[in-house]
Amino acid sequence: MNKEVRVRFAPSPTGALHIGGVRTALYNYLFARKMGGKFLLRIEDTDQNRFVPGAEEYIKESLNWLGIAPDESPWNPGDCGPYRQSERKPMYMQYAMDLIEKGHAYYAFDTPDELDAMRERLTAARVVSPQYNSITRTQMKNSLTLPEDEVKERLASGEPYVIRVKIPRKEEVRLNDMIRGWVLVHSNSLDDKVLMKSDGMPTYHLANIVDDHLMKITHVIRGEEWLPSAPLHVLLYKYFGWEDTMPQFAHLPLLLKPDGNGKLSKRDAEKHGFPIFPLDWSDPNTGDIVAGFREAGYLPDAFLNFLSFLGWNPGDHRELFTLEELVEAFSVERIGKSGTKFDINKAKWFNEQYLRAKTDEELAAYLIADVEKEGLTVEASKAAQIAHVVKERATFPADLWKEGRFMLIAPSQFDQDIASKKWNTDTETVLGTYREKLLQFSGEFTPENAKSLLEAASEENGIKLGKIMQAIRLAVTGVGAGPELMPVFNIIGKEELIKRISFALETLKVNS
RNA sequence: GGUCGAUUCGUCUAGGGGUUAGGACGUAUCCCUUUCACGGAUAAAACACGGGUUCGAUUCCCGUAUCGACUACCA
Repeated sequence: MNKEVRVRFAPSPTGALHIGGVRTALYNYLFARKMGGKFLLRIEDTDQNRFVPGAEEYIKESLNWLGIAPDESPWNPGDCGPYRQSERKPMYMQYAMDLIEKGHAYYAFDTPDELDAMRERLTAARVVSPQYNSITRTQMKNSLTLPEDEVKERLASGEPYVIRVKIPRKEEVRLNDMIRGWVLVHSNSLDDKVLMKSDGMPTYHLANIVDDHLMKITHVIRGEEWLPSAPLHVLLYKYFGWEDTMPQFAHLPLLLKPDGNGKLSKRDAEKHGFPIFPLDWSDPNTGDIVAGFREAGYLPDAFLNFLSFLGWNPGDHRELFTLEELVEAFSVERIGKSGTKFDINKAKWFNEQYLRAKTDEELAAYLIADVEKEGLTVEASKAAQIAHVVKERATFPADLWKEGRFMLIAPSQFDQDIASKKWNTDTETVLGTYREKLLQFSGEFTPENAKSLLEAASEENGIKLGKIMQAIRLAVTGVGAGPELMPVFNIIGKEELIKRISFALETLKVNS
């Protein structure tokens, strides 16, 4: 039995794709690639009320950004289309009817009010979990309790109805989860879930079984929130007679809040000031705006690497993986069982690693873009030099310009704190001499030359360079800390250096 | 409440009947550096609790606690 592995990611287009969803997609992708199989995307849009325009595109763009685009999807369909459940609508009813004919499902005519009343009644009677099940259905309006003629009449008259699965009263349902092992559930804790809604759409439960079967899905890798309904799904496979091809299940641990309890949510992003969505997203219905990792400056490879380690590890001490290496190293056996708290520091660390691995030229491209956004220009070779000098201090591409802007823009003011502590007559003297030497210097202005001239200037005045170094930095850059100074002098050039020294000498006054 | 699941440093985790319980992020200290950062080194830091089983349990079993998911004509 070496069937081709086929897995699917099945989000519903109800808003921005949550980072947990992205991880689910990633694990599906990794598994598919590892097994030489296919990764499909199916849009689960059976709830028309929750449809959000743009959400599908958001999903597509997110996966593209990360380089984990599906092999089959609404945009590049394979043989199992359509890939949107709304477009598969005509397919589902026959399967629901099949279940009715086999006695595993039935029509129900209860109105929402009647369902509420039932729940209230049960709650009042102190029934622990009020549900539509093998006991309560005997008191409701459905094809199990109503005379056959009346059922036909109601159906014929166009009265709204749903189709519910008929869960047996006593049956042990077992499923072998790839991550959790055997999970046993008794059917008496399950309820008669709606399979077909009154609007003619299937619910998730029906649609996902039918579609997974029709799309020849071999492994269902999804979030742990689905674990409680997995037994129902197993039952449905059995009722359809599809047990032989039932996919294997793997329920992924949840992504948790950084500070303790609960599932990671949009609120956490706001509270802690970091993104939990892949891309920026502005909800057309609510006007909510959420920040994305992409726009925050996370590199796709770094983000992917970070994400892959949220609940999985390769079993050795390696941490940096390309997508290809992740595919090679991945296995569901090494996915953990327990929920994972989200630590943005780790994400930043990954980003730094990937940023530093880039060449100066690659980094220069980011820098140039940011420079031009401010209406300035910089030649490529200089941008590369700047990038080289600041790359070690950057977490995000935007930091390159933040850390390096002083090299293109001369300081107009100086850090007062440093000035009052470090600026003194010794500095003024040495800087004066240094300026003279620079003026007279006609060779190639290298970092080495910049340094030897400065050393000569301090020696001539009998002043220790070390004591005034920070003041010199202040004079040229405006601040007290930054990258190594001599390469900076070299980058800004001799003329600019002289100008800056002059300006500092005029502006900064010795504190008396 | 019920069902199901989970529980190793602050966080992500390795490990597994006998270990100095390993690594990474973060934190602290030192070194490097004429600053900051990077880098290097070092340190503090964990098996939720209680019973079994066993010569021996963090590891296996059972409870308890805690946390979480689910409990819709949402997915």
